Amino acid sequence: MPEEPTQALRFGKARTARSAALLEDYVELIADLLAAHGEARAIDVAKRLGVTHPTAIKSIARLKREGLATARPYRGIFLTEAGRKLADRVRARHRLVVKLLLAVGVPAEAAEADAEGMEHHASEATLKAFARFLAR
Amino acid sequence: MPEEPTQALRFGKARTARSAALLEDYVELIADLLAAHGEARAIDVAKRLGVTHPTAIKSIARLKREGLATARPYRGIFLTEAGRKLADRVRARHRLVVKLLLAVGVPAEAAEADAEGMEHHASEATLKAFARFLAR
DNA sequence: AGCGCAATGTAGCCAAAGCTATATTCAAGT
DNA sequence: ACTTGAATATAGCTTTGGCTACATTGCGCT
Repeated sequence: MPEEPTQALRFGKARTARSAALLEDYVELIADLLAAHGEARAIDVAKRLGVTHPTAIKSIARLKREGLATARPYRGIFLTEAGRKLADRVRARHRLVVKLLLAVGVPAEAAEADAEGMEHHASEATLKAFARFLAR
Repeated sequence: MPEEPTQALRFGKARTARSAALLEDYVELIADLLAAHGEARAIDVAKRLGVTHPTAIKSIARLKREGLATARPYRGIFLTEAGRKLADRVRARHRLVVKLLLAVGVPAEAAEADAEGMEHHASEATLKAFARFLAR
């Protein structure tokens, strides 16, 4: 069992990652919708995430507050420069995690599903290791 | 981009896992403390998790509500049978995830830290694949 | 042009998980 | 036996992320 401060730090990191996860999911999804349909509407975001639209709207309000997105009433949702950068990083990370899971023999369905949760906890060091492993 | 209902299911699963993660962390930690010191006190749990003690007490109340732990005022915290079972599963899963990360070349520190978050999202299928990969 | 329905937005509720501040209880040491 | 400091518990506030129910807007069709 690790000593106490180290362990507390780890749990703290995991908590931070969990709270960032939601924003990351939204930003990634909005980027996908923008790429695929040229627009991202709140209701589509809600459907994709499996939540009701008021929930989605509230989370999108948080994105706006944090400078990741912009939206005007009855217009779609757009990403700021920061939002786009985040979306790119998140997408790359997602793909890498899925590939790693597949490479160690996880079935495709499980890999996709589990990556959705795991990706938010993969640190830089871990991602680098994944890339090295895959290149091997 | 996957079609909408599948994706919603995945996100739903990730959400469920996130909310279960906290309980799992508490139960695992309480089991560790019981094993190491013969008792688990709220303040130690709080210290290990890096939260204040009222926060820990509230979460422990949730454990009690869900039938995973018991505690009487000014006595320590104990796990129910269900709590012990959960702790065992969680611990086994944690070790497996760490081992897998190490096996693909993740540095020890990062492996421990990232596993803390990732483990909660590893499905049965994924864990089986990890075990197979390690046995190879 | 206007009507009606779908899309969008708002209000207000709940539970969870964090915090600080305050009260209570226990136990150790004189 | 008392006192006092550390554990423990409680109160009450905040934010987040869900929800349902309701109001508004705008667009497609007749």
